[in-house]
Amino acid sequence: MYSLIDCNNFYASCERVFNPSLRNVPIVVLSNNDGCVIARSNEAKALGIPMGAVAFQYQHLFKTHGVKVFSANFHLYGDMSHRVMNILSTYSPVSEIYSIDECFLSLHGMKVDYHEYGLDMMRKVKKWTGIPVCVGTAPTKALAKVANRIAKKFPDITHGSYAIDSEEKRIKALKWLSVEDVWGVGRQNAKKLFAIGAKKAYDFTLLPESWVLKNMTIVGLRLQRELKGIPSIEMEEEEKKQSIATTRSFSDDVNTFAELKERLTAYTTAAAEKLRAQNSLCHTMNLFVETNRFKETETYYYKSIQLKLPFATSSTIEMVAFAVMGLKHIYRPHLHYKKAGVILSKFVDADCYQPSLFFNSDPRHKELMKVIDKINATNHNAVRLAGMDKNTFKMRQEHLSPAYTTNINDVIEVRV
DNA sequence: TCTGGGGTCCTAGGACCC
DNA sequence: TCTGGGGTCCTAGGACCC
Repeated sequence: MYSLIDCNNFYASCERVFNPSLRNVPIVVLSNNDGCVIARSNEAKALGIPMGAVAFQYQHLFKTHGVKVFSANFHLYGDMSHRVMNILSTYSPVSEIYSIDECFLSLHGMKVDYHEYGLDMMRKVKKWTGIPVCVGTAPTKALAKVANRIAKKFPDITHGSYAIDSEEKRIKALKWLSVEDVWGVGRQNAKKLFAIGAKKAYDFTLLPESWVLKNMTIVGLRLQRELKGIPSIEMEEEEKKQSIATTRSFSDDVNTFAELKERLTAYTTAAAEKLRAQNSLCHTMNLFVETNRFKETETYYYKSIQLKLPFATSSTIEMVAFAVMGLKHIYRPHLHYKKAGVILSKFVDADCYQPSLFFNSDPRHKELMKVIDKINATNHNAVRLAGMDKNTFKMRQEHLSPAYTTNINDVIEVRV
């Protein structure tokens, strides 16, 4: 059996933990630059605020209903996530952190009352962190997702923990769940399924495997088997990322090469830090710049470039130099840029890496980066390249809550 | 005035090999 | 007029997730 533990309205709940006056009032959390709604409390959902709502279009509703609005505070959410995951990991030797607010546990070989075990997790997480969670338990990961949804949807009956542990419950659950709400069925697949009359998850499980394979690839077939109760999606253990991205929209348009260069320097710096944190080197960098795709009066421009580096590196100095080279290829003057980003891929382990015969990363940078990371760990961006401003991401954050749990020292200026 | 960010996996088709 | 067969590897783009 597998359990899926999912935090309720996670970002909104994080804000609430440290501010009790927010109990029972509608809360929304906004994306970077305060652009759109990315999390809602139950009260906000009840007001009809949809996921992804464009914030400025809902200002009036926010005001009239006293909705408390927050800028995304990812330091806080990341730290709260750690705390929740640490507690959950004590409930099974095999766990998989699926997202910032979700965790799968394998209960393989454990003789427990599934409903009770879930309730115990809920109580402990709530008591120790303040975050409310729901637990779904079933013979496969996809069915555990379904069970979790039922636990969330019917709190009066399930008390937040539900197990699909019999064939009757499995069929009843799948006859209840709409096919587009199945984990792994997105818009495109839903369209195909509707077209042949499969409306419920149960209908999907009855389709011939040949049809599923042909129309939804092997991914769809695995999913179908999972819903039938045949485990086909394994627990993932790999902790290292295969790609690392730092991309941002600008709060104001960026018009010059110099400004774009500064932004890409900041994003590359941030991405390189993440790369070193998992002890990897990267072989490939992708860059892109983009104008405002919503502005109908101006022509839309998007250009990306892939840089295959002559050697694997995690040196901010080298990577920024490559990024600036790349930018020269994709930059077009006289445009109003709205967004840019850096995506790293093709990683190798920094400790067991075969150097190139001719070209290699400057070996001195390794120690230098180590020292810089150490200083910056407590004094964010205290040491940085001269091409980068102090203010890393320059985002609009008009409703930011305090760093309740991760209060870093103030930035100090260090001359190097 | 204002529209997010960061991931994973799979596949078709091209380039290449003998 | 006629032009094999069987592979591997890589990549861009699509679909999906939260």
